[in-house]
Amino acid sequence: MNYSKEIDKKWQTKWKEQNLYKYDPNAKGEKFYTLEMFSYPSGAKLHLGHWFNYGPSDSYAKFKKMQGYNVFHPMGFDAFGLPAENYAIKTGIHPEDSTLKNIDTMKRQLNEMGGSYDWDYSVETCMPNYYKWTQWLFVKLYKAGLAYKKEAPVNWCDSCKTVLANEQVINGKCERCSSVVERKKLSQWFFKITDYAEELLDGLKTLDWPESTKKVQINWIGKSEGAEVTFKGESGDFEFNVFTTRVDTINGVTYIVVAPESEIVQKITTPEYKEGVDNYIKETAKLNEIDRLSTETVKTGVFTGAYVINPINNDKVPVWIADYVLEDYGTGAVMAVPAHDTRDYEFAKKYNLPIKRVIESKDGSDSKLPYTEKGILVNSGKYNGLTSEEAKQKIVNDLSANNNGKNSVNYRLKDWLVSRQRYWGAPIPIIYCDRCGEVVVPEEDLPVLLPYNVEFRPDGESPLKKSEEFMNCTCPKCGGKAKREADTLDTFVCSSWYELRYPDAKNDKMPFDKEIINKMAPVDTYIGGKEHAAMHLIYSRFMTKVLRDLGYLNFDEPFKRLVHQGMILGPDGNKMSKSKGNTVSPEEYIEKYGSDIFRIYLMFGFDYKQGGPWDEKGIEAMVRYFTKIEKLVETVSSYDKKDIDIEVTAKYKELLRLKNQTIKAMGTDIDNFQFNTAIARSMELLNKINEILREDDVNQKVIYNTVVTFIKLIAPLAPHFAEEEWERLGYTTSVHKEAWPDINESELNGGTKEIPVQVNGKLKMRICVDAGMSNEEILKEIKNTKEIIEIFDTCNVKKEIYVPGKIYNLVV
RNA sequence: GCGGGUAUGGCGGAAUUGGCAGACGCGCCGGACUUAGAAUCCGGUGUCUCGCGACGUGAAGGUUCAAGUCCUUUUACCCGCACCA
Repeated sequence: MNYSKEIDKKWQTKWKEQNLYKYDPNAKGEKFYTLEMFSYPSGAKLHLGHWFNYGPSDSYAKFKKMQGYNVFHPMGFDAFGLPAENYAIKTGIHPEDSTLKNIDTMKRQLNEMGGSYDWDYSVETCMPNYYKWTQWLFVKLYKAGLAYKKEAPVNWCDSCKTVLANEQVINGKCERCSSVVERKKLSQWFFKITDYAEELLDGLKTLDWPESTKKVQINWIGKSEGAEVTFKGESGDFEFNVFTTRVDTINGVTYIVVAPESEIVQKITTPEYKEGVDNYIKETAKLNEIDRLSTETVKTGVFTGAYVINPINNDKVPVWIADYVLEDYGTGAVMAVPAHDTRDYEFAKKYNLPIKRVIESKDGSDSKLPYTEKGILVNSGKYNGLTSEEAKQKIVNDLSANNNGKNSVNYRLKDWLVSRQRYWGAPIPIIYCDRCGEVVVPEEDLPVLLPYNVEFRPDGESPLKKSEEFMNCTCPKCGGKAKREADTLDTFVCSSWYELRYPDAKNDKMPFDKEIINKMAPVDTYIGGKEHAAMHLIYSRFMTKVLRDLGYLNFDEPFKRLVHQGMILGPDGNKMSKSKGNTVSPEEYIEKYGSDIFRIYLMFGFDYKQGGPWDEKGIEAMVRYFTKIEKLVETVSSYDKKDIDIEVTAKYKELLRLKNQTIKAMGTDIDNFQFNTAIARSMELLNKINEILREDDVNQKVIYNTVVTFIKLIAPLAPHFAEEEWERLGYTTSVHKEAWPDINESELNGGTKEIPVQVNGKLKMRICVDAGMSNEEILKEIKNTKEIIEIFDTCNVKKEIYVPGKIYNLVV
């Protein structure tokens, strides 16, 4: 193999000189915005995961360009965040210094990969020219009433000294350091994503996304339709609502449960039960997430002393508090129907509360309690005999007639907590003035700069609080002394709009020009890991919808099509990690083989959407593949291309047919991110060419042209290598400016094809027919075959099946 | 518990709407070249069988002329959510 990393360098230099990857918004061709999730510049170098994400995606972008699109394929860095800060705490190196250095290295390596990025359209979220607009976004949300502050129990990681989003808590533990997460009350900023719950759910229908990812989002949003029912205190001195999806079971309510944290509790608890209730509240507050999990099956609770009246049957039922009811879902209170709910059943058994059956199965069989299916109502007065569905409707009607209830929808989705008690993030643009209170920073004063010299070692306080220079400011309203908000924004805020910044990345007057973004967006193909299914991908959708409603965008969804790449595991089949010692570094391979060998092996050796354990054995196969191509180019470069009118024999018709099939199939394969099969097909074509070359009557013109096409086909997959071979074929312009080869229909239909013939569903023979023949002609040809006539003569043919152009089957 | 995914040779993996199972590659076996090896090239390679042929896509059943693909039941592993009323 001649190809090596030196060839990579040669072309990288030339491409740079030629400005090959300069993006021109006015170039011809339909716009095509293809984007990979930008990366976090944590380590100093690109790891295998980066390569697997970005290499094939870049090939895809190059392919789309060959197809004639004006491809926009930017790259940037999600540069704020915990790891840089943790690294700084450990080493003393300032996050800004390490991050900027990492970005430089990664940019260089992405260029060395042969990536088609125009760095003039790039974002680095930690730079003031970017986070100014992240803050602007906050201001806009604030003014629209979509950002608010609230005291809330949050997930606190005592090791990282920070609040975690629900999504960052894995099984009650911190996603980064795995220490146990505690509950703590802090005043926090929230974005009102719940306002968009219904639209976020609805919009999924329009998206070309993997179904599994849509399901994750549907689950995350967690829409649940039911009813709200009002229960009044027995003496009418208080009332509260419960949410239920099974209002048909309301006659089976034997008690009510309220979340311990709920405000209602204080109002309703009777003096004699106060002590027990207070103790219980204190106990549960102490429980952290882990304890709550471990007590999963053991439910606890106490009686409040209060009774309420069931609005449907006037039963008097006790009110309990128990920690299996969550404060922040529904109304924080539930009607307990132990006969028809597993949790209520367990609880009732434990505390000897009555169990009243009100639903029977439809087939009347003697079903066991708790019976959680729908069925026929019993013990329910006038509702007896109705089905669950009928009863639901009737009961809600009756309730609402008396103002005691109504249909209601609940979502599991919670508002997005965006405050972080951390240094390395965008400061929240809020000022607290003694006189004016909470004041949002005026847009013209943005950005609120993140100071460089700050003590960011964690002690439970926000690091910015310790910077006088940062904290002290004047109130924009009254000019008096004021303090800044010391918290920074969740980095998911930074990444919730970056795709909108790329097309107009240098605009210093606004986050993006409306006209430019509306032309360029949405992203046509978005590529990234499925670990972002719930967070990033929901936040971005939310932000797009908010900006649309504020009049900045005229589209509803940021990412039209979504593709998830798989993950390359360590050779042992486990996730790569330094602690397991199973990491694989791309560098040694690139050093040894060159970047195209590595890139194409990643594409050929793994299913892009699936990934798999790393195995380097196949890499040598790629060397063989390249060597064969080099030899072939060597052979044909001496050919007489002017050699015009040679008869194209059957063998060559076959070759031309295969060539066109390959063009077609590789196109659809690359479009579907099936690089492995695309490359396999190119190998088939290569093998066919070589097979013909072994014989002696070479049609130089046909072979030469086929090789030219072949190099074009592999150009997006092996950019440096193809460029080199293209030059060796005598071309002086870049192969990356070539168009994807057209399909020649007559060549595609030339040559012959085989029709399988089955008897009783078993393959018996294949009949060779002219590929250009009509389906009827083929059938005629088949029936004229000696063997088929023989079968008809000797056997009793019961049935004859002919799938036009595909298969012929006889049942005898 | 709920939701989703995966299962095909010794291995990685292919198989439009049901239509030739195992493409392509690795590995292995044989041959050529070589003093020898490496490299390269050629041929073979699902299982059983000398062969004819039979069997074969996690397991069991079903639909069909025809099933890796559709239906029912089931097993193993992986991922997401998880007291959501």
